[in-house]
Amino acid sequence: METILTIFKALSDETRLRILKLLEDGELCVCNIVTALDMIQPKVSFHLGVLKEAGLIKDRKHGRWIHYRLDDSDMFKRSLILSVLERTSNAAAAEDKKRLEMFLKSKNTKTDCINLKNTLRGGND
Amino acid sequence: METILTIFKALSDETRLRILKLLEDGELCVCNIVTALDMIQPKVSFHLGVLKEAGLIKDRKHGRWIHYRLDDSDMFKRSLILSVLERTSNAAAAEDKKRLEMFLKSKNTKTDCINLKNTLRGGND
DNA sequence: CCTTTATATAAACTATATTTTATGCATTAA
DNA sequence: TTAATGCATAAAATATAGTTTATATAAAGG
Repeated sequence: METILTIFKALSDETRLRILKLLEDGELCVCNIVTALDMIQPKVSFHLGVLKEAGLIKDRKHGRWIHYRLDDSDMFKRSLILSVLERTSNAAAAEDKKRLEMFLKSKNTKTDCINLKNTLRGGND
Repeated sequence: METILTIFKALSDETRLRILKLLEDGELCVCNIVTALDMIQPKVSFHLGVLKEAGLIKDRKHGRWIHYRLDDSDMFKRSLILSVLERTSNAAAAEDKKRLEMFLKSKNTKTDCINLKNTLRGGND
């Protein structure tokens, strides 16, 4: 339900703001968001669910992947999302994006979205 | 702290949206807000504290009363508050304002801000 | 002074939200 | 068709937020 309360609730969590910021440059599959945030997958899925329920993101199924992207289909949501992108710490966001890039680079020939996080390092989340 | 997260958290509660809506027409003292919302005073004070902490309202002490009013001193907060006033149910807000008016009318000669709620009716909050 | 009033705040309690762990269901590759 | 991958979701555990009850403080009136 996209009431104003639901929307504000969706925006009142740091992880979810990080996700919105991550999606700034285009859509991402869940496993890439997981890598960027360095969090376990069910946690990320939970937050994606909250954002989707509030109408702030949309998903698109493609093969076994699900890609999420921003949904700023009305003026109110558009301006909220813009505020988030503007007013959110760039330092933290840069780390998320860097982590994702490093990961994408490390995937040599394989195109699968294998999340190496847990084997590469003892993720704290 | 007026981070964007603090602001969204402050906005993600129905009682607090009702308070903002109540303050639409000007400042009110705590006891009047208590009457309008038909809630107990510490509860209202708690929510006023959250809104104040987020920089969405300001207070002004006058005698033994403390008056609260909207604080839309920057563009971001201004547009958020406007959205709340616009997109919030008018029906519920009308009841709050009516309750306050009835109370103000019932105060004949006395100018004190005595909250008769609990003696007049068994408030459910 | 002593009382009453208006408000805040602390402590205990309750409710809601988030996180983790475990599992299930599609989809694709082998 | 079996195994592996990507994701969702349920259940249990934890953390955070909201509510109530009790009390403190400051201001104003007697």
